[in-house]
Amino acid sequence: MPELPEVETVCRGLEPFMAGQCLKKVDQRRPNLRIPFPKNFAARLKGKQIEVVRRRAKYILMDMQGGETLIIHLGMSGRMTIHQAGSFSPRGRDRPGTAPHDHVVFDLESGTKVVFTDPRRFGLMDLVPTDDMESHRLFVKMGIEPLGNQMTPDFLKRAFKDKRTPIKATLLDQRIVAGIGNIYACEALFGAQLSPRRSTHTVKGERAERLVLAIRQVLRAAIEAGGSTLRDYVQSDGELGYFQHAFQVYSREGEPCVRDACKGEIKRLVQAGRSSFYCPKCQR
DNA sequence: ACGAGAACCTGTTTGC
DNA sequence: TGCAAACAGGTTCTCG
Repeated sequence: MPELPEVETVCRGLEPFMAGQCLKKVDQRRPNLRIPFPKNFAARLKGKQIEVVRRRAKYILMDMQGGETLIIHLGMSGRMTIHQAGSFSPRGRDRPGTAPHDHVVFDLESGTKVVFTDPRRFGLMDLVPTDDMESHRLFVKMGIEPLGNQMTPDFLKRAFKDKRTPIKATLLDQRIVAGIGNIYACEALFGAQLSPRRSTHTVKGERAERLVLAIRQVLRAAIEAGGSTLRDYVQSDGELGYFQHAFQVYSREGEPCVRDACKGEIKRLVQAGRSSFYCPKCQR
């Protein structure tokens, strides 16, 4: 279930445990996730120091000593868990990383283990030269960071100009703005008071301004919620990046609109195969 | 060239 | 209670 805010909080949770650490051992427990692991994946990581933990869109990136970057995507159901030496961990307590769907175990010099778990296996890992990152097929067509400087009403106006598809589908198009998923697309459109059905090219001027503000606000609030709900971004069971966040429309079909003056009822519709939740009364 | 829909996979929730 | 269908926060491919 990770979108940009969840991936960001996973990165922030991983950073203190992993940055600066050497990988004593990497245990790759199956040949593939959504795609095959790269050749000699575990061997190429073994003994290397993790220099930087960072994020691009919904990808976790770890720059390794020696000039390679580890790319991790969590897909729909991917999770990372921290298992500190000697502390109780509910999942696979005898041997962390042996529970069902634990696919990769990163064994750190400190004795801490970081486990990647992904039942649906829509996640992926790859290892590429850091210098070639931007030309990697995963990143070459990727859009801008929604929390970055390029995210402006003018950028959206240009990107949206000839698009006749619903704005909801456009927000999910990672080639324009990268990192927004189904939940935060719904939430941002609610914040901007725009209908998910609105034709993309009509989002300009004041509407584009509202959308930029709403996207930034919604993502920032979610990241902050992760930081404040979780101590150091880590739950007591070692799980990273997941926190219950109060959504305004997502998953609230049939409930009243949270805007005091509105009194509308939240509806659900399916667009491009995904559920959209919105208030038909105040989102136009 | 573009967009809708299916496909990838497993687990959980919903509805009869 | 039981079982099947629907659904899940992502990405990518195919087809029209």
